[in-house]
Amino acid sequence: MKKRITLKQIAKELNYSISTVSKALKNSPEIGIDAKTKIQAYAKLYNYKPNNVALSLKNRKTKTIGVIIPEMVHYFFAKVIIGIEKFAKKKGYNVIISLSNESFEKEVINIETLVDGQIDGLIISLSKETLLKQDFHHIHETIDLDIPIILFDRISSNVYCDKVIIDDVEGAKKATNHLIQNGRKSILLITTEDYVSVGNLRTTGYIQALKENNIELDTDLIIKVEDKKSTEEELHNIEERINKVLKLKSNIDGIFAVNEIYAASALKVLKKNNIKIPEEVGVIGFTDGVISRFSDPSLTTVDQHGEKIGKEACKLLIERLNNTNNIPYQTKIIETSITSRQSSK
Amino acid sequence: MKKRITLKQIAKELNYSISTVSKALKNSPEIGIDAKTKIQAYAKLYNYKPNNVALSLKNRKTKTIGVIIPEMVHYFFAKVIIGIEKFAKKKGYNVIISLSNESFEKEVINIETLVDGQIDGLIISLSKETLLKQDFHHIHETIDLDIPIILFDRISSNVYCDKVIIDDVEGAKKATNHLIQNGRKSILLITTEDYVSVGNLRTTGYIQALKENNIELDTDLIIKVEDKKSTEEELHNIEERINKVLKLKSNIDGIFAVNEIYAASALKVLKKNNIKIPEEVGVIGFTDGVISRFSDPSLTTVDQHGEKIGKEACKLLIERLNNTNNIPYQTKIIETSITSRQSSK
DNA sequence: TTATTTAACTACAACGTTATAGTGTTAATA
DNA sequence: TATTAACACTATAACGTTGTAGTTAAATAA
Repeated sequence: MKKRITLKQIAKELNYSISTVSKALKNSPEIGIDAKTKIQAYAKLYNYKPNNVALSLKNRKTKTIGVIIPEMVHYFFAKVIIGIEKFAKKKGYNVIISLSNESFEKEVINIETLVDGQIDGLIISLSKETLLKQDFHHIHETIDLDIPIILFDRISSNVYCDKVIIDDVEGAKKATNHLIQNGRKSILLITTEDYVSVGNLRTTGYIQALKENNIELDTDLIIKVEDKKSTEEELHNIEERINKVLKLKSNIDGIFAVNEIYAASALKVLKKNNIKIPEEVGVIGFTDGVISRFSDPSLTTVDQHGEKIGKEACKLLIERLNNTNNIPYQTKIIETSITSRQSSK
Repeated sequence: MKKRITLKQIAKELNYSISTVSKALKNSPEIGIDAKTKIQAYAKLYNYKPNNVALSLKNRKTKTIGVIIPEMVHYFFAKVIIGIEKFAKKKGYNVIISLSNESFEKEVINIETLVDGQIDGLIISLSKETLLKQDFHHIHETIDLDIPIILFDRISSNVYCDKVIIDDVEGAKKATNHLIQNGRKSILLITTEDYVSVGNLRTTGYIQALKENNIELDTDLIIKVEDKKSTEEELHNIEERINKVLKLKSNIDGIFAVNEIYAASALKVLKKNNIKIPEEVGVIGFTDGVISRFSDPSLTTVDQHGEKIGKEACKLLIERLNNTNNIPYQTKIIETSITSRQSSK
């Protein structure tokens, strides 16, 4: 109905020039007190708000941050977004979210669309496909266009930019140590294939923890899952594999899973086999999410502090946006912590 | 490094006017074949892309849709966003997401920021606080500004706009009937206080189903939870209340919970009391989420088809944006369906 | 040959801002 | 009294587009 009022309209109505109106509203000392009060009152009355698109064009910045994540239904990513959103709002930025859906192609398209004049900078967690392909031209091209990118969680050492990660090796070590300190010695690891960087690193942490505790590594105790979409079928597959190893190695007394889903699957299999948790087998997962909280027994997890990650990523980005002179790239490492629940005593 | 090239630069470089370049790139018949090929080649070489901010200013539309949801870590909202995002992308729209965090004030601020020239239309699920206050001035003001709003899930009949909802009464009826058809007669309802519209409607559905099946309503079998943040403490509280009723009414053979969390709590209490699920008590939840899928036993749920809701909301919005003449407001009702899992046989 | 059409361009305004430079008028200074 | 400074404003350009209305020069028609 009533479209938003512009400087032009105010100017015309009050018989001032557009410049005067603009300056009056900015409380410029150039403008007389009469004009100021009159203009400000009128603007308030008609609820004048500057048009941000015009401002974006003028200032060549949109005050908008783009975020591209592989998936939405992950508690972790949701948490990260909360962190980003909160910090961005506080700093006067808006957040545009895109989903790559784990596809390289969608990631490329999303970046292109966002970069087309809509955003000042990007925060991205790379898709699995991108990681697999090791093709980062779209990232580099964007950075070349002077649009800063912050990578988080799913990163690559082949990309030069700011990054926010957790110390996956350390986190996995903490998790494994947690089990070892409970007296477990035969710990099953459920992880992903090595091309998924986080899976890989967590495997490393597991191995290191064993070594530091003088426990011999038994490769039969490592299940590497092809990290596809978690369809019912896939889940069933994983459970089958866990079941097999459990039958084969009856002395297993601990399970460390590199994500919630694998941990939940482990719980299921254990219960089906009437193995008491945590008395007979202690279980710990990575990622603190809803599943962990509501599973039965509830899951001890390595908390990644997603909100903190989001906040730090956003902070790095905004710092870079405000700094015209090139500061060197940073990699922030967010500490993990163990959230102890029923599945480990 | 190399900022994006503009029409102006191309014009200068090739010694044409800006208009000629613009038209050449639009393949206008006004421009000669020589100029066209030269300009187009040059544009391609330097990867010319029109500046969307300039276009937004010119066309007075941003091709961006704003979405405001109360929370991010809800599987349902995540699903809705996926639906919105998919459809929006297909139609050339971008999506900006804001979180109200269930706060009226944040909702108001979010709308204001988004409306300040960034978006063409809004898709909103109202915050609990807004519903409680019944204050919708911010919604109405936005609509008055000619910025269409689509409400979904958390709506109010006091707002006149397009809406997308599920039939909560019908869904709750389906759920209750599902239990009744399994031979259950004494069904515990775990719902919210009445001011939460969906809780209220689902309660109604429960009552209707009982009536239609000639089962007498026992108000002792209805637990109404104050719907606050689900802190560990709150959860414990809910479990306590369920436990009490369970002890009081030993003949309970079914439980219908109006959301996943309540359903998960119910499972926990049942298991603690060594009550067999689904043999002794069948359980069904509302909202198909991760918890339901990974709980033990997995939960039968009423699926709200969040993605569909998102898609329909987005569709309604884009239709309205493309239709200058005022079409009457619609309310789309998305069918629910029961996803049968282990918790009910 | 002169008038008219056509082709192939260019100029300009506008979208809504803001910063810089410019213009009068009045008051203060030399 | 002439010069300058202070005040209170206005004009203009620019951000990057696009559509409309010119403007040339050559080609065609009368």
